[in-house]
Amino acid sequence: MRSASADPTTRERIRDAAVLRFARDGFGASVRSIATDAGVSPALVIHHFGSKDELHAECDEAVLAEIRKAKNESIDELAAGQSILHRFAAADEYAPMLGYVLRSLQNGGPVGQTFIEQMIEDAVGYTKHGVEAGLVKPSRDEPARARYLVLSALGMLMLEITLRPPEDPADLGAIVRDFLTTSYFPMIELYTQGFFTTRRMLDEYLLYVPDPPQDTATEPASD
Amino acid sequence: MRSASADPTTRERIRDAAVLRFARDGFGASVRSIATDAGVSPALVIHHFGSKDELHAECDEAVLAEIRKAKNESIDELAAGQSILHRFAAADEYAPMLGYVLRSLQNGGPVGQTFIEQMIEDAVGYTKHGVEAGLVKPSRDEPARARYLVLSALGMLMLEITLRPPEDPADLGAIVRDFLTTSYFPMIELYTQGFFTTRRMLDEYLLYVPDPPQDTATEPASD
DNA sequence: TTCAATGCTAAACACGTGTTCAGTCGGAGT
DNA sequence: ACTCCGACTGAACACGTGTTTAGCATTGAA
Repeated sequence: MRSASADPTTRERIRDAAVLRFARDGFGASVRSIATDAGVSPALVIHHFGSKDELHAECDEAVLAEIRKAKNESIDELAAGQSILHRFAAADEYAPMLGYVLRSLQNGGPVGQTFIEQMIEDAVGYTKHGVEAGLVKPSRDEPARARYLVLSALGMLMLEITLRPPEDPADLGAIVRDFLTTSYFPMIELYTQGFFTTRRMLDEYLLYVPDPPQDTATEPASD
Repeated sequence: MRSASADPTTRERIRDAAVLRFARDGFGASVRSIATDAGVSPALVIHHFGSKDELHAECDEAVLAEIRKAKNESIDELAAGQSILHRFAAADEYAPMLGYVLRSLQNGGPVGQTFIEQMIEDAVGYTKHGVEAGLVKPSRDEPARARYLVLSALGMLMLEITLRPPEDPADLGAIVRDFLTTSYFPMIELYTQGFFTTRRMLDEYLLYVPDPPQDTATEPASD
């Protein structure tokens, strides 16, 4: 996306315009609208990228590269347990990328896939740290828990944005920040005190299904 | 949808075909494909419904009506704390409806909206019962919790299905059942034992934000 | 029998889409 | 000066879309 140089290639300008339009309008956005945004003829878009699908693919790559870069640039914060989502929501410059990722999540595209996989991977690391530091309770199935936490958070965000889409997509950062703050309390409460008063449900499940997949199932003492 | 009579009107046949196609292919499904499914000419679809948008609207109504019916028919089970989701996943006959709802969730349509609102409303009732029965811990903000639980569960399901769409949409029931069972363990574990070992995060939040919106904030004794 | 209405269709229309084609412009290389 | 080549465009093409139109049957009423 926005390349470092102040005078980007026409090709880059087209790609950036495409990322933005895809983020705003979804991947159904027309080549013509992208061309107009880039101040260029539709034919030139095809001339440079061959087809709309290839343009889409290059946008995917560009966004993934940008994500990698953003993660590397903020390793410190991320190590502190903040998810990449907070990082993206923090600065409005990430709004297009964030929108693009959410669209890709919504359409089952590869960007969404790998984004989720990465977040799950990260979450496994965070919880591991948390457990070792004694801040987080161990789980009988850490990967399953990490997956559950990521999918529920991301899915919830997606739902929220789909149901109440931002009028101006530039506000996406603000909306995500809003989401993070309003969902923060019920989440923290649930994470802290749980939901049930009894262990009945869990015990019944453990009785019924002897043990979840033996991944990291080191059978931790039940607190 | 599948009307009670064994010999449905052509109009109903078209509507049912539309619900199915919309569920399978999303609301971008062409009038022609729907017409073919119903064994009818595209012109007849317009003749009966006026336009594709009106057809869409009538499908929405039909699905919402079906949902209401299904809920009324299974009040007993629902009172037991099972969500409507379990009910729909239980019988494959609900697969089209389920698919339609998920599509509507994905596209921010009115069906998705009201479906979610209803589920939240129900969840408030369930948790209230649970709290009174001593099975569920009270929350400082019950509506926020109910909303959180519903949105996270539904969003997660949506993500899952979007990322790994069923080959044969008729299997949707099976897939949802699968989802419910695999996500059951981490959910129950989280709900039972929580996530954090300390109350620090929650206490810090409560210190920072004196009190969440005074809805049902009856300031329950912190267990 | 005649008339009107209804269910229905084949064909076309208007439009938006991705893409192609022929050709113009401008600058670098020889 | 000449050529070549890439960036770039306007116009068109092929196609898929929702919708319209004209007309065909069939049915029930007058």
